[in-house]
Amino acid sequence: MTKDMKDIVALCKRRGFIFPASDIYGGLNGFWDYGPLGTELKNNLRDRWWKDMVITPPIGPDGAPIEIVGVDSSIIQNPRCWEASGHIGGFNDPMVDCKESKKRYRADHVVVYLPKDGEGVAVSFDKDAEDDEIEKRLKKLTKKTPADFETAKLDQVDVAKFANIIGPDVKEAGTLTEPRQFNMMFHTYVGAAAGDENKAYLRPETCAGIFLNFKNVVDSSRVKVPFGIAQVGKAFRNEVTPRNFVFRSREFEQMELEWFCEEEDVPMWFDFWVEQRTNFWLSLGLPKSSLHFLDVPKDDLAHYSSRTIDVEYQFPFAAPDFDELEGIAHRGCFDLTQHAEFSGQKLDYFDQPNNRRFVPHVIEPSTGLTRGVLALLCEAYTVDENRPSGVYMNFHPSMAPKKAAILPLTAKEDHVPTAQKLYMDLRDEFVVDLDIKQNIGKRYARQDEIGTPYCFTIDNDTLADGTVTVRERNTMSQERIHLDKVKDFLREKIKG
RNA sequence: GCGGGCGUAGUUCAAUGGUAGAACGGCAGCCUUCCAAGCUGCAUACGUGGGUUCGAUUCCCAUCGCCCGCUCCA
Repeated sequence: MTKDMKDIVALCKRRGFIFPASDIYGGLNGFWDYGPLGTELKNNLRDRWWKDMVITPPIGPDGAPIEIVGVDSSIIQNPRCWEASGHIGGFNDPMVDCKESKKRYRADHVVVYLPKDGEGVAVSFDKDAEDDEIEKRLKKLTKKTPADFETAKLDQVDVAKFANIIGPDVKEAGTLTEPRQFNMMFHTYVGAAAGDENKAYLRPETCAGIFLNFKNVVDSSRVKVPFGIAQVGKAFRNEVTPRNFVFRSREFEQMELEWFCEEEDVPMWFDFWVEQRTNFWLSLGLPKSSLHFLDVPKDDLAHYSSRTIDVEYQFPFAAPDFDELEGIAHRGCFDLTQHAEFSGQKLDYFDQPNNRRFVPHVIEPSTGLTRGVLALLCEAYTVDENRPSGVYMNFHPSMAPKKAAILPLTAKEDHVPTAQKLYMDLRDEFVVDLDIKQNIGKRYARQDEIGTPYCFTIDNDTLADGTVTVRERNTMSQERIHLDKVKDFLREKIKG
């Protein structure tokens, strides 16, 4: 039985994991709200990441625990920051639409052949067009040869000439629209007066806030290279096409680590982090067979990166392909160098024992928290026609929004007070549900659908001998354990 | 942003130019000693705004949203 996104989205809404943002107003494209269970799930994933990074970071290759500290930086920073990072200069790609072919092109990806003598039409091509293909098409459309033309990228061509240009996929001139700017960054204005002088941006990624605080952290927290700075937070991108539920949304959450090390140690740490991050996802229940590692081809690398490995997950909407869950990028010393230049501040690191200064290189494991939540949801969704609910959420117990439900077998007699007592006892340590209403099968089914791994049922035997039934979600099997053992049982099962 | 499809209870669906039904779910109650049983009752929908019409959920337009393809994805 294949997993269908429609069913997963419906369950998420039905049970309170994820709702469309502004639902009562008809929603807003690219924005989602997390409901009671979705928030628990997201917090679980976030807390686990934070614990693994900052509280109990991994043991390094030399056998000693590595050092990572956390920050929580502002979403809005000085706009100069985005000039330094390349987001303002590099990501304002002008786009051109063709009214005839209905295609859209990046203006700098279209090459225009302009007649040298200024007579006749100009012809445009995709930048990857083959030479013989160009020659053939030029001959057909203009009866001239490539030598009769000079070339320019479309973004360099005066808009006034567009009427005379034949688009890459059509036969007549004048179908290209004027270039439109596509800025992926949301902007806003700081202060009461809205004007260009106080224009600011919502961060398109959280990592900049880490680099901006590099000096502050080094000066204030006694860290020594190699070390890491971690951050979890919201980021915003004005995606052209938000798609696939929360996979590509315009407001999302990232969990990013910037690992600062010496250049010569980069290969070692790169491998280290790929392994660490892989183990992270495996330990949360994503099977190896659903993960894929993509060594990003050089042409596709971001402007700052010399190597990136994407950890991809087989989301249902991508299957049989995979889509990016996490990127582990070698960012070199690009960011610190850029920010040092734009800010005029020294952002190098002084290695006191060796008496030398250098700009650390950076390995960045960067993952989407909200994408991680989606992966957990998709992985957990399990169709099972042999159970009343027809479906259950097979969350790893450590990720499950509710760790257990306490169910008095009947709403009468003495089952309820005993259940209430157990509930009060457990809720100090675990997120648990107490459900008294309706028959037991209905309640088991309800817990299955929200992925609660264990149900503790109180019956007459509980009153007699102090044991409860533990009902296990995946197998629906039951065993009896003593009330005194319930906490230890849960602790043991939930351990990550 | 373009092209195509779609929009009816929480979910999944049905019907209709004369203002809508079901199933499941939810809630309340009865019943129940372990998997949505049974019984009773209750609540909840034509995405939004215009237009045509005596009358629109139905036809038209716009808008918002969802799905597919293109484009984009730091």
